[in-house]
Amino acid sequence: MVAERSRGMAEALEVGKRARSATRDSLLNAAGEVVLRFGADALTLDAVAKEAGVSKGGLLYHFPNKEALLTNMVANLIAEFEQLLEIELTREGDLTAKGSWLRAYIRAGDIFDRQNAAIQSGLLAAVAKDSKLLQPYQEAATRWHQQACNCGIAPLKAGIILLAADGLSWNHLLGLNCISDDERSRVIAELIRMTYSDD
Amino acid sequence: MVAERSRGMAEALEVGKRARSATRDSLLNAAGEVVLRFGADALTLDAVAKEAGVSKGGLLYHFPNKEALLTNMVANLIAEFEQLLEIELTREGDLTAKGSWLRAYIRAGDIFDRQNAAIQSGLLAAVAKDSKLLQPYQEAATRWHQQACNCGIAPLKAGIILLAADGLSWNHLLGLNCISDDERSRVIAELIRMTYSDD
DNA sequence: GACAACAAACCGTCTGGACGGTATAGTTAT
DNA sequence: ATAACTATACCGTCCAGACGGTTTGTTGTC
Repeated sequence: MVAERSRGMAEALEVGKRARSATRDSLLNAAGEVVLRFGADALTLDAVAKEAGVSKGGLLYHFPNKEALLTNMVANLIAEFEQLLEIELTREGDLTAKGSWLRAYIRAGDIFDRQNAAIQSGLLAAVAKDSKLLQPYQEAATRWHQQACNCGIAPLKAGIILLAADGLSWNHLLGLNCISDDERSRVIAELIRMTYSDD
Repeated sequence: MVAERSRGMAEALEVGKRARSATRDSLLNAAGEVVLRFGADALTLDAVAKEAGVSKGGLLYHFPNKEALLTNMVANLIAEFEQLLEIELTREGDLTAKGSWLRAYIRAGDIFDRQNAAIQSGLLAAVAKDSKLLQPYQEAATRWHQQACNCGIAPLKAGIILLAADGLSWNHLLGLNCISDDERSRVIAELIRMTYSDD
């Protein structure tokens, strides 16, 4: 049956369960790179294929349509950030210590901003195309918010620290560079300090 | 002088200085509404014209091309916010009082979030199309940042309060509703409180 | 105050191009 | 033999922008 041939594809459509592949990763990265350099509007299938050095057919082999590409950009973004977060959490050591989760989040966000701009810009692409594509990110953000409120700091204060950290990221992502690198470092240091203080 | 007659036109052509017109305003509003309801990707000239109940030709009479429409959406957004800011500043009364500018900014942002979603979504449209369109907003944001740092509060602290307030707005604009209305109110109250405290 | 001349404020249609997606035939590596 | 592609051609749709009207004031002139 012809239908049987597409079966593998159907399973592969489940977000986040895709088989890892170097080409696949490079396509996701290329898509982010296109958005970063030329704007979300320039994210066409042709542009992504060209940027990745792959034919359009090759791109469509991995992502059957544009929506699948965007969905996976967002999923990839969340996965990459949570991986960074995981690293910073282990670096914290004692996760029961007051504010340790928030400190890890702040540092992970900082690193993410500086090193994964292309991946991050998947958010821009998703917002531009259809806000429904943001849903997985909304859910992730809600999880993070709950974690922040449950890490030993007064929830209200934790919420504000989280908002400020996110504000930094949005500032960076949107290129609203009204904050210098220098000030950025000081803000991050201060946010971390706030996770320790008691007021 | 003939030069004097064309002077008015030259000034009117400057962005944000356009002659007010009911149709023109309704077009800007319709554009924001389209973005808000159907996403930035759905912002086509046809869609805006239809939403505003005007023909495409009529739309193009006021905005000669799509870029002009987007540019003016951003300019309008900044103007509307600064008007709100102005109101809140007069409400503060003593502008030399420590933190008064920031308090006005926080309140203006809150009102803007709740009442001008369509106007605000011009930012989304601009980001989606071409980040260069954000430049006027970047400049405005830089001005606001400087103002925040010069309102009597320690600059670092002021920066963080500003970031948190902006974080709230982005959260709202992107529909990352991980913060309830209730918590939102409490966050704003706390941010305002922070503009008074001394630590 | 009548009338021509003109400009502002639109309307409706058309076209050229871009884009998403499909199709097909061939290639390489395992 | 199959998965993982390349290369190319093609189709239907959508959209920005151009263009040529049309209507409604406004202005100067006799």
